[in-house]
Amino acid sequence: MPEGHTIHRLAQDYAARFLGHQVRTSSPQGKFSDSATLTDRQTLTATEAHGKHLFLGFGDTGWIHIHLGLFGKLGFGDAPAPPPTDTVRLRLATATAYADLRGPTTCALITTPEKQAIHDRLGPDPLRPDADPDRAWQRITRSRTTIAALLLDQKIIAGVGNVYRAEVLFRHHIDPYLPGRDLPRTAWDAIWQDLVLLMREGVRNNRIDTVRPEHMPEAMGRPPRVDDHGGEVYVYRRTHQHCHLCGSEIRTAELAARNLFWCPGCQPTNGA
DNA sequence: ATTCCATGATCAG
DNA sequence: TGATCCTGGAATC
Repeated sequence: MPEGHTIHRLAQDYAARFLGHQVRTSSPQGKFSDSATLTDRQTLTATEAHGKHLFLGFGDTGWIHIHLGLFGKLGFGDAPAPPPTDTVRLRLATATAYADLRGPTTCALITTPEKQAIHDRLGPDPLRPDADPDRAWQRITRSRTTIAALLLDQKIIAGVGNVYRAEVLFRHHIDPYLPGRDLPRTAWDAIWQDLVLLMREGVRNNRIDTVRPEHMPEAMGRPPRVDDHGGEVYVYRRTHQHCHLCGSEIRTAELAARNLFWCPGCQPTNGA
């Protein structure tokens, strides 16, 4: 379930088990076999995340570039690794641990310049210390595109996905259909700051929680929310349920081929 | 047994 | 805007 926090967490998880170790790499499913041969028995020298992109460094051999897409999953475990199933695109294994990757959009061996090109086309990532939120602001404030669409554009800001988008707009009571150029600077600053905190917590907990303690259903005298996506949220996939704050029915609409969720009471909109 | 759907992204037209 | 790729679990028949 990959938004940026997941990818940063995976970079940590890979590092914890494999960094500095010689690893066996293989591609049981086959699509990565040639490259897996090149990294086999090499030492993992670095792991890194930028937005939803994950990089595993193998010294001079290059980097394995992984993008999970919508379906990709990683499974970590202790040795002995079970026989791989036929969908495992990449397995890393040592005498003590293994990691299986399946379903990624991207799994490719790339060079350092190729890796740099990926960084160059991504916007600032709230989870990276080198991030410059002003780069995102410069594009947002010039754009007629809705803020909801801009937040999902990885060239503008890297790592935000459909959950963080919906939730951060709710937390700042912003109309998702507001054109970027109409977003006040103060609102952008608050959104960025909030994303830094929310996504850091996401890495720590390995899930997305956005509901403030005082707004939790229990604190409001309501039964706990039951949902399968794992965290406590205000609007994401809560269509037709009542807003934790104002009681309005949460709405949904399709925007740029993704489901958008918002509260018409807390985020009044002119767009739809 | 089959269809649908998802926290993503690219490419053609 | 629509088709397409990747996988697996839930919903539906």
